[in-house]
Amino acid sequence: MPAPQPPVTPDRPAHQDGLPAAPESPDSTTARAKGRPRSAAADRAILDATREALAELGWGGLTMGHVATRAKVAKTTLYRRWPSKNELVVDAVASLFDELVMPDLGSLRADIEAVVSQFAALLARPETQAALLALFAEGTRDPQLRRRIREAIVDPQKRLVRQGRAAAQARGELAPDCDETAACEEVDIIFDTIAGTVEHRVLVSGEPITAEWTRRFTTLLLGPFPSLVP
Amino acid sequence: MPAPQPPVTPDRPAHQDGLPAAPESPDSTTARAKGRPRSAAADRAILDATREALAELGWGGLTMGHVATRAKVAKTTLYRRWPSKNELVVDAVASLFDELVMPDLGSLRADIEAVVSQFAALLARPETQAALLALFAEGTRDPQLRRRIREAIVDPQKRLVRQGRAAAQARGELAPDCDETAACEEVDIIFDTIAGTVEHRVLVSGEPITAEWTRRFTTLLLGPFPSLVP
DNA sequence: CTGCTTTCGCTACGACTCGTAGCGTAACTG
DNA sequence: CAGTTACGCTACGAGTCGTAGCGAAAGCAG
Repeated sequence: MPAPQPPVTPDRPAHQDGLPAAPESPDSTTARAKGRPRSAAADRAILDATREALAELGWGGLTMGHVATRAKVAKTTLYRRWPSKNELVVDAVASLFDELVMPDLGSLRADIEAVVSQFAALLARPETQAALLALFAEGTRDPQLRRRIREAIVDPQKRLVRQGRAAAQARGELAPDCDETAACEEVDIIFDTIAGTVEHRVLVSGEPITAEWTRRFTTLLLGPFPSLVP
Repeated sequence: MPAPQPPVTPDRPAHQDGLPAAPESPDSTTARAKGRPRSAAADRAILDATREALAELGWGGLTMGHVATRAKVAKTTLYRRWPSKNELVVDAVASLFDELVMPDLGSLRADIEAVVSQFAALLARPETQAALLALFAEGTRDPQLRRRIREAIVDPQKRLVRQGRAAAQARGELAPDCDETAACEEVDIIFDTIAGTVEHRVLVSGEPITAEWTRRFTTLLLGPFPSLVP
């Protein structure tokens, strides 16, 4: 790989933000493009092809040429939208994490177990397995990529922890926050623990997440609150 | 990358085990080689060059050609010893984890905090950062590589958890094991939690491991044993 | 010392990927 | 209609990969 070029885009100022802005909302505030609009169908085809190729070939086998061929798109079209494989995969994988939701099942334990199960199911998918750790690895070298990963993938999950906490506080299971920053740090620590542990179990140890394991792990998480451990 | 070739080695039956067997124990059970012995100095030079290049260029920038040049060794010599970049990096990085030790400071809390600090320091090093997640990522696709990673890197750390548990049981802080398999599963879950959480904090969230964070995290781990939380 | 065996460094090779440039054409706007 | 932009296609130089072939060097048995 050559040096990480500054995000120069020959055709357009590049999307630079989250998902590529598909020109489908004509009355949006975005300046109406003048020439031929970018094909939204091509965007979808590219992202789908990326996910499929990721599941089949893995991160190392994924090639911009492959994606272009599979999406029935010229390689140059690919590079007009995404400057590198990393950014492409972030966008292709980010949407997979949208399926994670906080259920509010009536107890903190049940909520945690449900989220862990959802996350485990997501990590069991081949596309996710092939992409997630490789993206994280690239992120350790490229701060800008890490920022994109945080915004597109990590932070949306942190929201789940906050929702679960809030629900538990509304139920009276948890004491309401006294210090704002302390609450923030607690959210961070809980999040890193859940995400890191499940990822390590599935992707590194390579062992499945069973209901029994989820029960034990949740018990560990609830340790500081013995009243919630039946 | 082409298909993951079976480990064919043209010159010798390949090392196939842990570290390359340096021919330094003449009365070992290994059949005494007849021809010119492999240079042990070359092995050390290659592994050192790999760690240096890893710290400078990262995983993606690491090239077999670079390593060979930096180690003042022909590229063919590299391929005679390690069939691919993955295996090379496993051996180059594995020794870094030897510095992790279980201190036995007199209390379970102190022991845990010490190990977490050591692990955090290890993860702060550029070689480790560049290699660990990338290796894990490749391991999700190549079961054989995953086995090598487990044997060379992951399992030695699991030993720390067992030692810490044993010490705490000897001190009377923890109840002795009743069920063998349950104890094993508990070791697994503790290990995945510590390793996964610290890795996620450092490598994904990209935030440092402070003494305060370590204290909070240890408190979370000790949650099920409130008597140990001062 | 002389053969035998194995590794060494070196060069070269075909296959592949990368990211870019140039071109003519297609699509949409005013 | 003209103007603007995206599109598909082809081609390119640079770089990496893993292997093959060669002569030379290093160790060991006789």
